[in-house]
Amino acid sequence: LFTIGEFSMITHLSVKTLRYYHDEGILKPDYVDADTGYRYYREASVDKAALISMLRSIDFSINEIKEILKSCTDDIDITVFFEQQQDKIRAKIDKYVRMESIIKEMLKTIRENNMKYKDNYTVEIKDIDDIIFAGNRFKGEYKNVGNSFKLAGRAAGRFIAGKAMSLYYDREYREKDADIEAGFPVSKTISSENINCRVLKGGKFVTLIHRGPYGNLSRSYEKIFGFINGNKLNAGSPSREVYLKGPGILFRGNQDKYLTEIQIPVE
Amino acid sequence: LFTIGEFSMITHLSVKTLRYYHDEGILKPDYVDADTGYRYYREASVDKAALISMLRSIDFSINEIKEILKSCTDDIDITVFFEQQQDKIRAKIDKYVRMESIIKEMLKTIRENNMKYKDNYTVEIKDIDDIIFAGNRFKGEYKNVGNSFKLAGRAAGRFIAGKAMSLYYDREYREKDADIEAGFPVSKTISSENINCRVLKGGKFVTLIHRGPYGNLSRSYEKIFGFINGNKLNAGSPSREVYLKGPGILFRGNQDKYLTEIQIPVE
DNA sequence: TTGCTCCTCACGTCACGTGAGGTGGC
DNA sequence: TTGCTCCTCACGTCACGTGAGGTGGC
Repeated sequence: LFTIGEFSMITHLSVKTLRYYHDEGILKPDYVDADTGYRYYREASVDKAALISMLRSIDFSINEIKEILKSCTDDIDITVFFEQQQDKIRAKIDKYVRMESIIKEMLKTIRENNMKYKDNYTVEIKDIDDIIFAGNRFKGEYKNVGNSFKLAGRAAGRFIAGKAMSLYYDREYREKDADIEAGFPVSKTISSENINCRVLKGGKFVTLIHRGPYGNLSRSYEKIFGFINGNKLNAGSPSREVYLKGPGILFRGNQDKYLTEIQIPVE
Repeated sequence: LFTIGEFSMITHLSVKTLRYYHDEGILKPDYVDADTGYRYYREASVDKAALISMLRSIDFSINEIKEILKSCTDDIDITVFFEQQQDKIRAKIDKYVRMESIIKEMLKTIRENNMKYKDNYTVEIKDIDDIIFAGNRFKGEYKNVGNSFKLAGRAAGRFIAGKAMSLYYDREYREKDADIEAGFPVSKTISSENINCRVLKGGKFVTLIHRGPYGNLSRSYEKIFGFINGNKLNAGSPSREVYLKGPGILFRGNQDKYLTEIQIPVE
């Protein structure tokens, strides 16, 4: 006969676990001293302990093990339990595989949205290519731009091929009744109600990356128009704002880190 | 403002869950009526609820979510948490994949060990092929055969290519000092201490499948020797017992279902 | 006598679900 | 008045692990 400590060493089951299995009735000691309450186990019980360990290792619950011990006398009896368990485990694998791919996708989009712009944020003259653009145009206050992005985003869906941007058709700043179009570059022409999708002509633009909250954009506009006037260029229309980095998909983020590229067409 | 019931509908989180998230401090209502204790939520909280749901769906604990909400302000901040979570989830996938293959292996061996013998268990004359056999030979009582099987099994390992069997070199039944060899057919010749591995010649055998406990084998021996004598055949040596189905790898099984094939060589 | 092993409670875990018992507004 | 929603406890879950406090044999 082995004491519980010895039996624990042999079976690699903790003493606590053995006592628990006793309470649950799935692995009773072969003898219990009436005076001291000490538990003693026979060598023959090692096999049963190994069986229980094995069943636990393939995720059977204690109650399931009770059932198995009650209803199985022959190896072949357990196959039906094994098959059910196999289904459960496959379901878990599927579940975790799906989680993994969700995380992977999220990491990918977050990283794509956070490509670093290490420039020094100075005024530049750039040649910008033609792009296909799907936008929703409205007249109103700038703060209502959110709805237009929502409409355009829903229409463009998986064809979105670049950062959100908006076009400003007014040549001057307007608090109300501003003429704004908000949308996304897309990989192919789409057609949808309220959405105007067409090629936006590229060409020569004066650009500046603005860092910080949108409320401070006017300072960057001052700077860029100062450059245009200083260099005797003619500003065209519409001007663009490309939201290189704004609020994230999970967190609003720090507004001081927002990056917005202002693009003003010139001849 | 939404009541908890309305907010529950919108967010697909149960009322109980919302109360729990309030207790845990990860999603506080935007207003709590001091008199009634009623919770009210603003629409802006829907996003936060969605974020929490998403994090729960990829198996973050409430405490981890607390940490994330505390330390993340920008999407990029969460990537380190996601990477850690990815590792954990991959570990779980590995774990369950391993479980699945254990179950699969067990099912396979159990099924192989339980191939049905639907014969009527009558005496037959068979031609048996040559096999490679690895056995441990000893003199003693039959009940000590277990140790020989253990030695042979350990030596043969993954080369075991058939059911356990034993050879009886005595031409008569002996209680003590019986000359027995116990072992396994193997797929290639192996060499190991105490193990004799060689080709066992096949040929013509009189066979009978015995059903039931080993203690009743003598009845089947009577029957098979009756046949041999009745047909004026000459019994050779050694005779064989093939343990088609004995105790299982998990359960001892019902002895009444044990199947043992007796094979006696004849000219 | 000191350690070691053994014993029996009792409590904690994790993210809620399930009642029980009660209240206030429509 | 009746339903419905809302509230706050309190308890259960699952397989043990972690003490606390105590005993008997070497």
